[in-house]
Amino acid sequence: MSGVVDWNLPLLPSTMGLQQQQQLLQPAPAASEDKEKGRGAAGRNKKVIRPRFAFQTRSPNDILDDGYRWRKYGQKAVKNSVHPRSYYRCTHHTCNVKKQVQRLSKDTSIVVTTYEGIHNHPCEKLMEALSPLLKQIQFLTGF
DNA sequence: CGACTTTGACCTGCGC
DNA sequence: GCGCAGGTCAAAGTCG
Repeated sequence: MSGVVDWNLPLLPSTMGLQQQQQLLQPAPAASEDKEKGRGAAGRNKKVIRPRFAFQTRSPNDILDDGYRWRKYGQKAVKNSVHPRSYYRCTHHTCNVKKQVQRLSKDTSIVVTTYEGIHNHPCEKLMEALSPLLKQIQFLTGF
């Protein structure tokens, strides 16, 4: 693998510079019913309304490093696609954001990333990148 | 040693 | 009521 990421890393999903290669989708009709499938229906029958938004990203690698840390918790082969779908979860304890990554069967260079939920914590990488700047700003403004 | 990935099993919802 | 498809969990293994 040539580890060349051909997309200029947008650090935040909300601030993602959606270029021509990326399209914002709305697969779910934003209805109130958020079906907690799997064991969720048995154990946590909470109707948590989570906003969902999907990105279509053209990238050679499945894992999109959006600045957050994701932990893979499952992978399943779906019927519509010959490629398996991967399930990720935010590693933050207080953040139960999920995302699923699936590669299009038509264009294997297109990766559909579906986010579910909103991060309630700052992005680690972003903070890491901004900390020197913040220090500088504090120094300047503290004058 | 800790964090993460992998993989199979298990559970639920839905259609027939 | 049964079977299929999708989603999640948990143990084991791997890597830094």
